[in-house]
Amino acid sequence: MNLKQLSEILGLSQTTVSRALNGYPEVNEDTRLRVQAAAAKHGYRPNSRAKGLATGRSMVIGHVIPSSSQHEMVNPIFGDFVAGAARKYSDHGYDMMFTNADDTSIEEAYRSLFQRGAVDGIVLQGPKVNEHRIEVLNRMGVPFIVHGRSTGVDVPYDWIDVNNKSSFLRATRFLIDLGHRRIALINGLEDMDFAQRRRDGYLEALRNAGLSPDPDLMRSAEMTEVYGHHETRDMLRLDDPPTAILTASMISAIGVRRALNEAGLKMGKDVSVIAHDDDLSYLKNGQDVPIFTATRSSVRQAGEMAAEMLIERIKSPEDPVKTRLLEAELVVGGSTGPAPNRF
Amino acid sequence: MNLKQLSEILGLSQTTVSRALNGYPEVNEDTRLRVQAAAAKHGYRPNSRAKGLATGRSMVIGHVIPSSSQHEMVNPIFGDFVAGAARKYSDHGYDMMFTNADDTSIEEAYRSLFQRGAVDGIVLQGPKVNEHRIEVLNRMGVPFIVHGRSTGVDVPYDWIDVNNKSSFLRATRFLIDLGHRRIALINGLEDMDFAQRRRDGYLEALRNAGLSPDPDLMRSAEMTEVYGHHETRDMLRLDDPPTAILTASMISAIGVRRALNEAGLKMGKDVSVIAHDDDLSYLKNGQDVPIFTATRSSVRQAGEMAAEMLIERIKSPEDPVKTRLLEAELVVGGSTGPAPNRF
DNA sequence: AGACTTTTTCAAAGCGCTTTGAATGATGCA
DNA sequence: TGCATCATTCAAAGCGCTTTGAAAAAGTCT
Repeated sequence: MNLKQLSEILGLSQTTVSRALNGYPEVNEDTRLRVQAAAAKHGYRPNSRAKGLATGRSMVIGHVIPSSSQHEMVNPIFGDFVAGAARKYSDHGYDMMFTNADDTSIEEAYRSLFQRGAVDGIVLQGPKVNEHRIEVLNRMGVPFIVHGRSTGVDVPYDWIDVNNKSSFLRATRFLIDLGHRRIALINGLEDMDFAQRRRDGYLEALRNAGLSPDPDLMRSAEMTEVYGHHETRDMLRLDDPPTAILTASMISAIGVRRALNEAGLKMGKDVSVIAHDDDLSYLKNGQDVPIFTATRSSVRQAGEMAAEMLIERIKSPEDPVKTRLLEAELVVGGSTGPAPNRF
Repeated sequence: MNLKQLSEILGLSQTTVSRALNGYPEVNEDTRLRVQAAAAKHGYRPNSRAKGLATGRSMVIGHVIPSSSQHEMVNPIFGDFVAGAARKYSDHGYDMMFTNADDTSIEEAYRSLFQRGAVDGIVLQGPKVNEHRIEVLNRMGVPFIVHGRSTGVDVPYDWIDVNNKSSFLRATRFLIDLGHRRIALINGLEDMDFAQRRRDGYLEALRNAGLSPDPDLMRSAEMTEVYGHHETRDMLRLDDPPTAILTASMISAIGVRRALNEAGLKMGKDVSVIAHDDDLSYLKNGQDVPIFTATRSSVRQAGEMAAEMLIERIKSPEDPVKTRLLEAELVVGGSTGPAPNRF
C-alpha cells in the first residue's frame, strides 16, 4: 500500500492525503479523519526512503561500533549507553543506525554514513586524546555529539562527559584520608581521553598529599575482568604492595576482588578497592549496601542526554556549542577501610 | 556532489556513470577508470535513500532493542552478539538499524521497520516460549532469523541456537557424577525459551539419576549479578542447602561466588558452581585455567552466523528453511569438585 | 448578485538514483 | 559500398514521497 493507491481509494489527490497524515493545517478536519481512518484500515506506512529523499532528512542517527582490529571487544557500557539513547530517539521519531568499522576505516565510516545521506546526525563514542575524528566530523558539517571529550582538540563541539578527573581525585583523596599511602591505579587504556583524565585526578590527589606516584602501581589496559585480576595479582607480589586499588570499572574491580580472595586477603580490610561504576543494568553495585565503594555515574542516563542534545543540535544547527559535565557520586560501600597497620 | 553533477563534470550521461560505478559490463574500460577516478577525486557517494528507492532494497538489517517497561535492562550479551553480526553485515555492504520498543509495541516496531521499507531483513533476539512475533514476521513475509528458538511455534522459520537443553543436561550430569545430589538451578526468566530448555535439560538429568527436583532449589529471574547473589544467599539458609549450583550466566555466577565468599564457603570445594559462559569479550572465563566450570558458546560467533544466514535468506527467499544448532562445550574449571561429605 | 477572501483540493515538479529501450558509432563481412 | 553486428552511450521513465503554485469551492461583504 503506497500513497498513490491510498489516495485512489479515497478519491483524493496524493497531496491532500499526504498533508492530512502529516498534520498540515490546510486540510478539512473531516477529510483528515477519513484519511486517517483509511490509512489505519489499510495499514498504510509511508516509505521512509521515499520520504527521506523528498524531505532531505533520514530521521536516523548514526553510531559506529569501533571493533578494533587488535582486540575484538565490545565494552559492556556500550549496551546501556545505546539503550538510553535509543529510548530518546524513538521519542522523537528517530531510528538508530550502526556501522561497523575497524580502526583504520573508522573515519571513512563516519564520512560515508553522513555523506550518502544515511543519517542526520552522529554520536561519537569513546574519544581518544587528540581525537582526530572530531575534526573530521566538524569539517564535514554533520551534527554530532561526543560522549566524552578530547584533550588537545580545539575545534568547538558538543559533548557530554563525566567529570572523570574530579571523581578520581576525590576517590584517591578518600583513600588517602583513610591512611592509605600505597594506592594503585588500574586504569583503562590511557590513549582514551577518559582514562587520561582519571589518571590526572589520581596524580593530582597524590601530589596534593605530598605523595609521589609509583609507576609500579599504575597499570593501563582494556578494562576486562581478567585484566583486573592479573594486575592485582602482579602487584601483590611487589615488595611493597598496594593497600588500596582504584580501578576503572566494575568489571575489572571484580577481577581485583578475585585476585584478593585468591591471595587470602580481605577486601576493605587488608586492601581497599574503589571502582568506577557505570550503573549497568545487569551489573548493579549491590542492592542496598554497595558492594564496592565507587564513583558512580549512569552511562544509560548519559546516553539519554547525549541523544537529546544531538536532536537539539539537528534542529538548530546554528546554536552555540552545548556541553554538559556530569559529576559522579562517590558512594561508600564495603570495599574500603582504614589502611592496615603494617608495623 | 550527486550523480548529476558528477556526470556533467565528466561529460557523460548519468546512466553511464552509474553503470561504471556499479560494475556493469557494458561500459568501456577506459571510461570506467575515468569515472572511478573522478568519483574518488570529488568524494562522490551515492545517496543511499535514492539508491534504495530506485532498487527497492535498503541494504539495512533491523534489530529491535526490547527495553521492557518493567525492567530497563540491556543484557550484556547484546553487545557481543551485535558486534558479531555487524562485522558480517559490513562485509556484505549492509548496515544495521535499531529501533527501540517497549514490550507492548514491539510487534508494531517490527512491522513498521519492514513495511516502511527501512530494512531488508530482521533479526529477532531473545524469543520467548510461544513467541508470537515469529508468526507476525512470517505473515509479513519479511526475511528474518531468530537467535534462539521458540517452543510452541509451528510455522517454519530460520534460526540459530545453542543446544541449551543438552548442555545443561551434561552440566547437571557432571555434577551428579561428582556425587552432588542437592543441585540448584539459578535460571534466567523462564518465559524465555532458552531458559525453559535449560531447565528441561536440568530436570532430565535429575530424572535420569533418579533424583527428584526440589522447587526450593529452582530460581528464575533476569540474570544479574545481584540476582545470583541474592538467590544463593537465600538457598544457603535452607535446612538442606545445595552443594552445587548451576547458573545461567557468568554475571550471575559472579554473584553466586560473592555470596559463597561472604558465607565463608569455598567454591569448588564446599559448593560447586557451573555457569553458562557466552564468551563475552570483557568477561572472559579466566585466561589459561577457566575460573568457572562452564558450558561455553560464543555469542559473538552466533551473531556472525545469524548475520550470514539472514543475508543468505534475503538473497534466496525461496530456499528451504535453514536452522543451525550449536553445541556448547563443557569446560572444566576450578569451581567444581566432588560433593562434600556431609556425615 | 458581484467582487473579494478564505478554505480546501489538486496537478505537477522534484528529491537522486537505477534501469529500460533506443540511438549512436565502430567493426566485420559479403 | 552496403548491411548486419557488436560495443558504447544516452534520454527518459520510474521508485514513493513532499511541496510549490494554481485552481476550485465555499464563505463574506457591499
